[in-house]
Amino acid sequence: MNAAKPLRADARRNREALLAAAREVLDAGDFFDLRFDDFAGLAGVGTGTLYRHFPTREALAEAVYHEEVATLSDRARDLRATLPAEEALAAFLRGMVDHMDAYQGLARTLATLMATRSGALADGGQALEEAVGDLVADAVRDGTVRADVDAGAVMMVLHGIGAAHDHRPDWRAEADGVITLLLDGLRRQPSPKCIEGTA
Amino acid sequence: MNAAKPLRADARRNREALLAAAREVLDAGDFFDLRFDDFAGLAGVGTGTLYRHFPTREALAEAVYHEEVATLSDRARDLRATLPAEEALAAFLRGMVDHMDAYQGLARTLATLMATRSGALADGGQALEEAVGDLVADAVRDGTVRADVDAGAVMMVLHGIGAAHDHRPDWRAEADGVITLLLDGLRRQPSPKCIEGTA
DNA sequence: TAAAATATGGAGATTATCTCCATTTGTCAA
DNA sequence: TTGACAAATGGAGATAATCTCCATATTTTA
Repeated sequence: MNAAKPLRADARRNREALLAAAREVLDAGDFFDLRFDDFAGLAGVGTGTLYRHFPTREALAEAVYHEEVATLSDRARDLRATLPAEEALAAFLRGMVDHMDAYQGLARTLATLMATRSGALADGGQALEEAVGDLVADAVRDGTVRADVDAGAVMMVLHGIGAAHDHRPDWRAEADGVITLLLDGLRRQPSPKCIEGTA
Repeated sequence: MNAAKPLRADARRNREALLAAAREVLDAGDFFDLRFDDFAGLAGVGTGTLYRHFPTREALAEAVYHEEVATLSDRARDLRATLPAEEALAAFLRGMVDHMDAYQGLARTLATLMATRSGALADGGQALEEAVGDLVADAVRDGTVRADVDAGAVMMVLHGIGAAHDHRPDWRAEADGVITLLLDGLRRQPSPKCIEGTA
């Protein structure tokens, strides 16, 4: 991914410091209350260094988000390996909501990245989307989930949940409701009628 | 709603000019490429006037969005009056996607307002939510839609679709997919089993 | 260990946002 | 009408955020 240039020792150190500071601020929910330059001070580096490593606020958020997404992608892989496809998908989606609820950082970041024009969500978003795509594909393959809807739709819903985080007082309940709707909507074929309920 | 003070003639004129300019820019998709002060120039008023009428960029977007939402709410009312509840809901949601596709202004604005922290979506959002709430309530009442999921969930999904507008190359197809999923998820009761399908 | 390559900090340039008030415009009562 | 009062205006400049630049410092390499 970033094997371009090996990055000098002090550079890596500073980058880490910046990321650590940003993560803290992000978790505290103050990400937008700070001047961008302040992240430099917080990390004990100069503003030049800040800008060299992360040209924009969004880039910084993206970088923090990256690790978080890696964790979630791993989780998706685990679930895929240990549960029936449909349950894995359900568990993953519910887990996303839990995660956003617990550390609002991710939710907020999703919102930020989405709000930013520019094709953000670059890396992290793609990794997440891939993970979701795999989960859905599994479930389609074993016939528990309809085949006529793209995983992209699921991503869009996830984005919506994240973006709404700070704006809806009853977020948690609504988010759970959305996942329920989504899972029920995904189940079985698009055709109406009725087949013996499996569960 | 805003019967507080009658607003002087020139004030109303300037406000309209500002709104007109903003609408144009919004429709062209340049809303974020402009300095906020530039809206004043575009409307032929001073910056002071701009700030007096719309203290922030978001307030301006909200005001433009307001009329658009009024139109949509009217549409919801019409549909409610002329179609069976479930069809009305479906038609409305599909119509929202059409609308966002045709004039990206609404989609973009939804995204903006959502991105803004502060309890934005103040008026317009509430009106829209009410319209959706009524549509859902009707459908619940006549038994075609499950009763265990709040209309807020539908709003969240709508927000997600709007927010994703600029970020997903295949937006239209995914948005349609989301609506399909949503409608199927909403149909009938949460409990499994099976009741004679009405349609 | 010295030269080359890389990275640093932070002072200021640049750009965007917002405030203030002397002046203009509109309203209303007489 | 008109005069007096209130409401609104515009835009110069204060304030604040973002970003650039480069003389200096650190790391790597040979």
